[in-house]
Amino acid sequence: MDLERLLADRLAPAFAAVAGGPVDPAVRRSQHADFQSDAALGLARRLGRPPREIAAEVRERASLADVCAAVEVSGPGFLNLTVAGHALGGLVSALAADPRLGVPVVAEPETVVVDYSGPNVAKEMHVGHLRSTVIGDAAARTLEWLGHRVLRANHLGDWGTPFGMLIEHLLDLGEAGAAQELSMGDLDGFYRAARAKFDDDPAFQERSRQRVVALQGGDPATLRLWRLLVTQSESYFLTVYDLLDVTLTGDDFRGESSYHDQLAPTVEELDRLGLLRRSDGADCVFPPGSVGRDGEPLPLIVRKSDGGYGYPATDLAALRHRTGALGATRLLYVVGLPQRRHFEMVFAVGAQAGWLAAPVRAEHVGFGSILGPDGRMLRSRAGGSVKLVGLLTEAVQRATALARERNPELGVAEAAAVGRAVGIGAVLYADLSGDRHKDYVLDWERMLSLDGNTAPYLQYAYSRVRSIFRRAGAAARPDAEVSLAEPAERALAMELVGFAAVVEEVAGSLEFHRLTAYLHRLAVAFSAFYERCPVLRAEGPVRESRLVLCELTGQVLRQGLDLLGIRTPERL
RNA sequence: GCGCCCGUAGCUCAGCGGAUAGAGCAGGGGACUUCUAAUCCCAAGGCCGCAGGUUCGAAUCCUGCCGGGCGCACCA
Repeated sequence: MDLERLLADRLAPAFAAVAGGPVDPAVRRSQHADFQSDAALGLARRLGRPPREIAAEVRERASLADVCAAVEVSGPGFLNLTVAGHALGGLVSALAADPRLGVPVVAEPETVVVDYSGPNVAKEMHVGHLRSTVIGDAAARTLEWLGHRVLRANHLGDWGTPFGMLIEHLLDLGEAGAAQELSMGDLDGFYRAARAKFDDDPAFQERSRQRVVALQGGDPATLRLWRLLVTQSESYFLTVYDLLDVTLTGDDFRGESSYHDQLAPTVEELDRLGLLRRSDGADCVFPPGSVGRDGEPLPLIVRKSDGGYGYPATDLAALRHRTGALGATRLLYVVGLPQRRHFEMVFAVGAQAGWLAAPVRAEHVGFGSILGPDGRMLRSRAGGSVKLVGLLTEAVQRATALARERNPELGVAEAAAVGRAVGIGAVLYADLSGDRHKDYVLDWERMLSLDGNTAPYLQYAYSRVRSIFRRAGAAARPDAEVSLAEPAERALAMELVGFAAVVEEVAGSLEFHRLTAYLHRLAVAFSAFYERCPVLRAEGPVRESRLVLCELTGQVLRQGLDLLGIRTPERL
């Protein structure tokens, strides 16, 4: 049971009695006590009574004796609540006995499609892909742990006009040579070379155009070459996902091409519903609420004037498929904020068409752009893009060197494993620990930093927990009574019981920086506890109690970091 | 022109209507015969972009400015 809710439940009847109607007790954490209730302040005017008097009466009426050690009226009319040590200890004991650490499986599981990562075939993954991949994976992991049915959708850019030139370039290189280049992960080189030829050589340009026609016409030979490109890229992406500890697998590739045969039926249905309008030769839907530069309604172009389908059609077909055939009730699109308007329009059209009707909802889980040092968007054309594997490799190297330096006892293999967990963790954490809506300037040092509010700090706290148990030679006794005499023990316990509320909040908002902030607070509380409260040198019930606190801290850190896709080595 | 996102310590960022605005980094001062010092403790650091408004109370909600970024019909 969440402490905040427990206190609110106890205060609510007292407030209701005093106010003569239901009142939200407005309980929250406090600097002046464990919790405070602010509701008396707001009631003062309505009741025509001084807020302190209201607070005092609520204090008299509320049954808090078994939960609170002190309830005081403070300041202009706050009710300061100090939780009783035994009550807090009891809650900690209950958590220790719960494999889910107080976080229940949802009563009504949903089918959730998480659309994320979505790199482009035959193009290198750069730091810009990091955000979608990392945030999306955290969302998938978190919702899955809560008991939802999560369908990961890797919406690969595997279709469209660029494939004409890519296939022609592949033919120029020869299949064997091209395959080798692609399998080595030099996708940028491949793409740039094709692009350069396309820009400079009119003959190549013409071949490419014809190749696109052949591809879209389903020419078997062309399709075979196209598939070669796709599978080579896919296997490369999987190596990056593996390095990142991302849970996407080969089964999750749902490229744009996979909706190819649903495009025409989707557009036909829009037509049947009377939503289609011809404009400048293109078939469009004009969803309400979107206006363009000229103040005129903005169309979502579902079929271009040349008869081809663009990505709006693909997104609509995917949406229709996901809510229809897949039966999803929640759709997440983990895509950069610049595409916000596009998704607004797609969702609006989906609603008009009836594919998106309550309780089914779609959310654009947008995130800020990564900017260059000049404060402008990092663009691959400008040569400013940073290859993702380069960043990851650097992170692992740095962390491995640090692991060797800090802990010479580690063998070569373990140092490598630690370096990987710490280095990758640092990169993931750097991306997840800030408000995802904000742009940020690509800061190599920041992403690779192993100091401060970073994953390594949390991993270190975890490794300290494990170290205690290695030396203790025994696990914590789950039935041991938890006593909280020391302030540091109390502070730690207070954080531990807050895990469930944070996870539930994050499952809704998908603001993972709230989870990282929580885990950091927990690790700080544990570090202070570790400094001041000896565990192994304590005896009897104190030792038993502290072992429970350690065990629970370790479990929450591990589970919390796991939801973010970050590893927790046994020792650093 | 319209729309969206963002302006908080020197730097990177928390703070989703409440008391004296909090962390980390950098810089200053302390703590290793100790369960790993990848740690801890102390001090210092602020016209919360600006101006109005709502409210008993605003960094937080509303409006208008200023500054930065992004987007606004057949590329994805």
